[in-house]
Amino acid sequence: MTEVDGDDESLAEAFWKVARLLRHRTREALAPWEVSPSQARALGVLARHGVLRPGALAEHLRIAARSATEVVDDLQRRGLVERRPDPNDRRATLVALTPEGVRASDGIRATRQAEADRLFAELTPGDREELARILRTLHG
Amino acid sequence: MTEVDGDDESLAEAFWKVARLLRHRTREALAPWEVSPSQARALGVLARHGVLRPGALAEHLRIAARSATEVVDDLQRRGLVERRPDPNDRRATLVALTPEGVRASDGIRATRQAEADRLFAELTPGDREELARILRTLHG
DNA sequence: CAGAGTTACTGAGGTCGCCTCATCATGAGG
DNA sequence: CCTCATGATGAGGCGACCTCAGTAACTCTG
Repeated sequence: MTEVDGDDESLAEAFWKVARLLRHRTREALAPWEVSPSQARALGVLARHGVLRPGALAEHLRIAARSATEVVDDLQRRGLVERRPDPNDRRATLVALTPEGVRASDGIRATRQAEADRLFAELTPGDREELARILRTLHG
Repeated sequence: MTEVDGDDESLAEAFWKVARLLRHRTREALAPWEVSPSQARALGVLARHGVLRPGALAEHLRIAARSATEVVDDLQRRGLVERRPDPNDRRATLVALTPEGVRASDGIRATRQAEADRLFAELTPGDREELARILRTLHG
């Protein structure tokens, strides 16, 4: 059953095409901040959850704790994040956004949103509604 | 403590959730073949386009030519691909799927398709229709 | 038909983001 | 106390990608 690719595109193919489109546009729009995707994700987590230990950050990002240390190192070097001792546990460190980190994270979030809006603006309001409903069905 | 990311549900977020779900399921289902994602992509390109030079493979994969050499090395080591001299150009090499490579590539394709079908089977036929139409609109 | 320039692949070596394992300081419980 | 668990991090590794050089072979031009 070697189906020649082309005209009858599967749902999955259509889905991935849109995903790629959105991903690329977003990545381009994020360029001005000069943060890597993984750094951007970390900033997002910190913005949503406030001050965190590296270990907790790692859980949110679903990476190993050791790798979170690295991400924090990078963000700290860029001045977007600061480390401070945990007053309740002297083994631990707390990671917090700096004011500049907050600015970056806000900007990134807004850009990402704008880019998505721009893409989905091609749909009619009704279709957006439909799409949202269907996607919600899919991820329970 | 496991994370409860029940954030506000923009279209983009819902979209990415579904994408992640599908990606993870597919990755798991692909485990039996023990090929990395990049190898799987290369197998797919070779299956679709037949015999290719490393350079052409690189273009399809949108990676540097040098990196295609590496992917081909790996696939060759696993016996999924073979190199043969290009009869028309002695600088060049042709990369072709071995019979086992064809089997792997067919299997991967089928698995991927099945996994997508399984996910989208949660929708009613009408919703699948709608989703397909909307996605097509988006990637024009 | 002899260069000269171009092209195809690949060796060498680098980066990035992630990993595991070992180490060290601290904390908590018997 | 002493032991065990836990938090962060040093050391080192891996995969997938990159660039830069180098070699062989093709092509064009005079």
